[in-house]
Amino acid sequence: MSKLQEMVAALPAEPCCPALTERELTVEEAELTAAMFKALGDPVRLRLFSKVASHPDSEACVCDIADVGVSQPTVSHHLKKLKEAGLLASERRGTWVYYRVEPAVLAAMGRLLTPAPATAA
Amino acid sequence: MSKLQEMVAALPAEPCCPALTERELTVEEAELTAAMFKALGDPVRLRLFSKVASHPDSEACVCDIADVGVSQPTVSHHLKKLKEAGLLASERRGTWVYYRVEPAVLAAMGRLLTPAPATAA
DNA sequence: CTGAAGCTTCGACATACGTCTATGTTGTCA
DNA sequence: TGACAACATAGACGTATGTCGAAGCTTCAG
Repeated sequence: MSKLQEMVAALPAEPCCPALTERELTVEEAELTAAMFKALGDPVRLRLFSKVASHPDSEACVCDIADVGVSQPTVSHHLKKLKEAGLLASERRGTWVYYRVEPAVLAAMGRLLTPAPATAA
Repeated sequence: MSKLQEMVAALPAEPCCPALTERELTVEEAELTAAMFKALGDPVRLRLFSKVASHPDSEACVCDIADVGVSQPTVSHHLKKLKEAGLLASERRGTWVYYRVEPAVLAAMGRLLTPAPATAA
C-alpha cells in the first residue's frame, strides 16, 4: 500500500479539505491534495482519466482506453498512479481489468476549487 | 511569454473544457488542462495558492504568504509557475508585489471535475 | 497442458523539477 | 546619492518522473 493510500485511509469519511478560497490549507491537507492534483497533472494521465470518466458508468477496460500514443506498459504505469492517488479503482473481470472513477473524490476535488464569494461592496 | 501562456491566450474567452466526465479530452485540451493541475500538484505551490485565494479579495502581497518553509527565491519560483499556468496574476504596487487569483480559471477547473450524472436504472 | 491475450512489473535512461546560494532589479526614504 | 527592503533571476545539484523494451503473471480457449 502506498504512503498516499495510507493517508487517504486515515482520513475521515467526509471530504478532505475546505475550498481553497475558504482558508489556507494545512501542511497535511496540502500534501494530500497536491498528490491528487499531481496525478491529473500529466496530459497522458488526464486523457486516461477522462476516457474512464466519460465511459458509461464511469468505468472502462484498459483495452478500451489504452490508445493514447504511449506504450502499453506506460499506460499501465499511469493507471497505477491514478489509483494510488485515490482517483481510480480497479477490478479484474476475467481476462480484463476495469478501472472506475471514485465519484466522491472527484466531487471533493471540485469543491476545493469553489471560487470565493463576491466581496461586499 | 511562456508556451502555456500562448496556449491560454489562443483560447476562446469561454472556459476551456468540458467536464472530464462528459467526453474524453482532446490532446490539446489535455495538454492545457494538465498544466493547470500540475501547477497545483506541488504541496508548497498549493499552499501558496490557498493563501492567496483565502485572503480578502483573493489577493495578497508576497510578504503575506511567503512563510511556507522554503527560501524566498523558491517562493518566487513557485509563484511564477502559478502565474504561467494562468492561475494567478501579479501587480506591483510600490515596494510590494500583489498576487491575485483568476476566478474564471478557478471556476473552469472546478467545472472540469463535475461528477457524472447518475446512470438511469 | 499448452499457447495466446491482457495487463503488470522490472530495469534502464534522459529529462524535468524543486531547492538552494549568490546576484540583479526595482522602489523607498533619508 | 546611498543604503536598505522586497522580489526576481541565474546557475548548480540531487531527486523524481515519464518513457521504453523485456520479462512475468493471470486467465481462458482448445
